[in-house]
Parts: sequence; C-alpha cells; structure tokens
Amino acid sequence: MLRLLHPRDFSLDAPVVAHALIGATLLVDGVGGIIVETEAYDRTEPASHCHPGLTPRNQAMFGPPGRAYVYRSYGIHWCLNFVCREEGHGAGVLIRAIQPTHGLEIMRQRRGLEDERLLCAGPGRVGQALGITLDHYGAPLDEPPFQVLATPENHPAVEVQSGPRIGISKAVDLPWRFGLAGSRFLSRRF
DNA sequence: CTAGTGATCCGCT
DNA sequence: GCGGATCACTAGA
Repeated sequence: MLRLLHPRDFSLDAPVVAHALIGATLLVDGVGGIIVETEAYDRTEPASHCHPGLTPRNQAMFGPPGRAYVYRSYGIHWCLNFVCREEGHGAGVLIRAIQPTHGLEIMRQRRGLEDERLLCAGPGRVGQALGITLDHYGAPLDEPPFQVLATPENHPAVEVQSGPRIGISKAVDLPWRFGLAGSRFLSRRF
C-alpha cells in the first residue's frame, strides 16, 4: 500500500533523497502525480541557493527536513524543493518533473495547455500545475495540502538515471540530476 | 532539430 | 546593477 513519507525520510544527503524520490507520488490538494525528475542541492556546493549561508530567502533550507522550500525563478516561476539532511545544514531537492496522474483537468486549466506531456515537464511547469506559491514556503510535506507517497513495495523496480544538473553555471560536473529512465515526462532527455 | 530572445522580479554585490 | 535551479515562441538548418 501507499505509505506517506515521514519527515525523517528526508534526513539523508540530498543526492540520496533525490534518487529515492523518483517513482514517489506528490500531490498538492490532491493534484499531481509521479515524480520522474529531481535535482539535489547542498550548501557545500556553489550552485545551491544556500551556499552563501543563511539569508531570509533560503531560511527554509536551513530548517527541519521534510518541509517545502519555494523560490521565485527568473522573476516568473515558482519552483518547489524538499528540504533534506538535518536542521541547520542547508540542503534540498528540486522537483523538476512529474508524470501527471491526479487532477489532470485542474492542471490543464492552470497551465492553459492541452499537451499532457508538457504539463509538469520542468520545475516552473510543476509549480504552475500544482499551484505552488509562497504560501507553501516552509510547509511540512506530511501535512495538507501536501501528500508525498512512497513508491509501493510491490511496484516493479524503477530504473533511475543520473546526469549533470540543468541551467546552472557552477559545479556543472556534479551528476546530481536524477530521472526515471525512459520516461516521456522528463524536462529533457539524459 | 538547434539557437536566440524577451518576459519579469528579487536577492545580493 | 547583475544575473539567475525557466519557459514559450520564433527563425533557420
């Protein structure tokens, strides 16, 4: 059966959590689907928003694991991260793409788009389709409106690919992007 | 298919 | 003032 992830499930290193989240289900107010692409970020590495240390904007990533870190991207998009490791460290996992399974019509309305493949194929698209705003900043992932459901035990093993992260200019060689192999809902092929 | 561009805003130097 | 953890759209090969 589906198991709701507990905050302690997010207490490991960001790349470990990012890998483990592939195949899990993310719903916000019942809308969402299967996570098929993630990226890990950590304070010790210069591409991360928390690399410079604690600031008002990134404070959620220095808080307890298992909460949402939301940021504005390019002045336009809201992007969703899961805080991980331990309180005070500064690490998170960016949700980059989802295979839509719940609330397709709501997501189509929010996105103003027909093509299911592009509904949640990218962090900005995920934010728009799931209705992410600053209201979700710091919110616990095991409480409404969030539901993060583990991959079912009897589910066929998911094959996870990894590669360099997208859209960054620092630490470009770290293979901290993870994806469901062969999924047509990725933001880009590996 | 790739390359280029504008939109739009905020955190930080 | 600069430059993004992006996207949609256009032009051209």
